[in-house]
Amino acid sequence: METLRHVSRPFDLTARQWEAIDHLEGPLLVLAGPGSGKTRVITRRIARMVERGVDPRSILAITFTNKAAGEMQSRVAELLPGRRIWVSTFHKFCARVLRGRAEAVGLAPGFSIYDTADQRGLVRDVLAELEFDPVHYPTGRLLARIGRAKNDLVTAEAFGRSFKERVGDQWQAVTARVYTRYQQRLKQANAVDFDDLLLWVVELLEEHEEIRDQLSERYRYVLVDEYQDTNLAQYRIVQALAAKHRNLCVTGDPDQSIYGWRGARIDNILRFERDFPEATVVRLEENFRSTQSILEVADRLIAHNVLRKAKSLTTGNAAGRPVEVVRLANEQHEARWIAEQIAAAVAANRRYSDFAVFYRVNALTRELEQAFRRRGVPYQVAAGAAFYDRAEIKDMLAYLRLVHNPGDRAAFLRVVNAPPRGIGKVTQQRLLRWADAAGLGVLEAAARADECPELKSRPARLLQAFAAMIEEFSAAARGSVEELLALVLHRTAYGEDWIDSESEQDRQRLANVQELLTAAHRFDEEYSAETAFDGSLDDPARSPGGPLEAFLESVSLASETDDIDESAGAVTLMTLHAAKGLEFPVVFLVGLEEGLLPHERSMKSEDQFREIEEERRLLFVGITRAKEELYLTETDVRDFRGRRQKTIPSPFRAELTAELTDLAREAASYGVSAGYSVEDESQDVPGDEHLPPEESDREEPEAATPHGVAQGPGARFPGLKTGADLLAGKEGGADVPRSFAVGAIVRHPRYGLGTVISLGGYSRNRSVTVLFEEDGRTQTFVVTQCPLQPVGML
DNA sequence: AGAGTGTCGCTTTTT
DNA sequence: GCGACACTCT
Repeated sequence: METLRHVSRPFDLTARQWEAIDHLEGPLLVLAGPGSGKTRVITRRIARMVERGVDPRSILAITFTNKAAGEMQSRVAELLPGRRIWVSTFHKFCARVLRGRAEAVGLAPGFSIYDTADQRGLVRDVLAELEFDPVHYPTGRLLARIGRAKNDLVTAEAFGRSFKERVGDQWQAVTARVYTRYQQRLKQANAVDFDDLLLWVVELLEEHEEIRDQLSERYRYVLVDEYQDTNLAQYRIVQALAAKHRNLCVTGDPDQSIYGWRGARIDNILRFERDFPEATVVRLEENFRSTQSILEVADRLIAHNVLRKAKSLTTGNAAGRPVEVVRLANEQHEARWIAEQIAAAVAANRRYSDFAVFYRVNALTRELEQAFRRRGVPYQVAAGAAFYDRAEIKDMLAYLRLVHNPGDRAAFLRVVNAPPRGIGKVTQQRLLRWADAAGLGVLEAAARADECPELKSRPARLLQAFAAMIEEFSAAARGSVEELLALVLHRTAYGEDWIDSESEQDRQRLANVQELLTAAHRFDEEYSAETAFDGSLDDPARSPGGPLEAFLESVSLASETDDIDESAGAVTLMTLHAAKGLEFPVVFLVGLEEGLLPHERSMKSEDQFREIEEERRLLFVGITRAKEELYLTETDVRDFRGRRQKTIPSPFRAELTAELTDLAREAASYGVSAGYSVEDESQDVPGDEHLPPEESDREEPEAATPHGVAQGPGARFPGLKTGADLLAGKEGGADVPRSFAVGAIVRHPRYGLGTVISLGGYSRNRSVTVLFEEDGRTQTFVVTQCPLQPVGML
């Protein structure tokens, strides 16, 4: 096996890096500080393993995101031309493993992977079935609880049991019942959600010895990146795979664990040496990214965390410019100051793409974007309006899903009447009820709709026609995905109405569908180019289910977040979470304030100690993204959720040992006179005058609240009530208040001022038709149900 | 069948 | 103060 006997350390690697790279057998923990060349170490190590005779097919490298997987794959490919390593995400790996053995857990191989929208729809159905009020028990909340349980490997049965054992609250009781039914429905539809992919594989590995042996034999070398982000299910999968051969290499940095809230267990990496007492531990503490100043700030900050493996960061880089904490009057000034710094630096020597602005919550982008637009600073916001989330794309994919998995209820409901073909809600419900009673899959039920006693002949015929059409698609399902899609588009006449449409939205939709066809085309080409099929069940290159299954899997497990373009020539705006793994020459970190960073939720939490440590790590991640310059900002006052509040400095600020530059009271070009007051706010700042009026945020009089005191909605116009308020005060609702006579001036919170031009109905059903000043539009409201406020008479 | 409205609640996000 | 989501009327 040892083909290259004694290889001395290449000049471009440190001794520590080489130690990790040259390690072959047995458990290895690589604690990699920020900027320590971790990816490089992993890829070089894989290459080195292959050089030393390890069969590439026995190596399994797992990451969290597709982006990371792709990056790693291509970097290994550079080092090993012509060889192929399977780098996969946890979910993709699990999907592949589960495909071949679905029966073992009671699924069929063609199972669908439900996305968030499908999950929501399913929970909504379950709530209706169990007769729980969806307003009281919002789908999102329930799914969050179910998801949390799944992350902790708590099955529906276990959830119900633990609830009975303790004294549970109503919420838990409801969750237990919804969870149980939800799982039954998934199975019935031959579907899994994202979490199930992991859960089922845990079950496969832990309950089926032969499967565990087979897989751990196949994957003799397992590598897991970002190990600090693994949740319990992922941990158990890794343990099971590596239990026998113990060739497990995990890399990560506990100080960059920022996903505790979605089930990640920092403990997994902290206890690695207990799980594998014979482990080799390599600490990569030398940083090649940041200046000394930046690194020192990061190091001091993170030293305040208690639940931590001690690690000290060093760098041979220059000291660089000192890190600054800059205090501004408010968020407008903050944004403007940043925009100006960037504009000035670009005028001198920087490029826009050298800059990034990080924030804790997405809501903080607004002011930044506005300031950048005003200054003419190009920017991109890293937040994906995902391609695959678009309705027309989901519809198309739902057709494909239904073709592949005739039991896929979510897909069926999505497309059975899209485009409209006269199969309404009632028909759908009757069919589903009958299908459930008869134990039929959705599509089969549709095909036999004539047997359903509740359905009249026309709806039954329509359903059968639909089923026949899907059947026809199935015949084309083993070939090219693009052709199948084209057939679906043609036969369903989907999107035909958009072709001659004037509306921009329709054009966009059409373009999206076109884009999907292109994506399918690309996929077909790649799929047929794959030749390395080794015939085994888990061959990463080939899905046993053919091209359609592979295509569906790749789109279900892909998200279009990979759209941060480094070469875009623009400043990048993103959350601190999104910043992990990236680096920029100059970083601005906005809103270093209590409530924002640490976020108020973390301080209010039961587990606040742990959560505040995670917030500190989040700040640590942000700081260590900066290569040359770092500025953190805080403000005197900040508007948030409509409230204007004096801020409290972040407790982290004192831990930073950075210079404080107070610009809050300075009358600089972005600033106004000292001391805060609303009047100052409304004063125009140079550069604002030329702006169109809509750029000014203050079109509504009530938006400018005197003295910054937040007021409740009722107090906005003292003495004024809405029509609904007025009627609510009177038993039985007497008659319409006189203020709603024809000619009355009324205000609507959305449409502004208007005049009542006619009245209709009586008492509770009284309606008014209002002509609005702004756009001249007419609108009819039921007085008792609208927020119209009488303002006066004509 | 689709739009419009009222209600709620409000980190972070991948798969 | 705004947006998402669920219900209800046109």
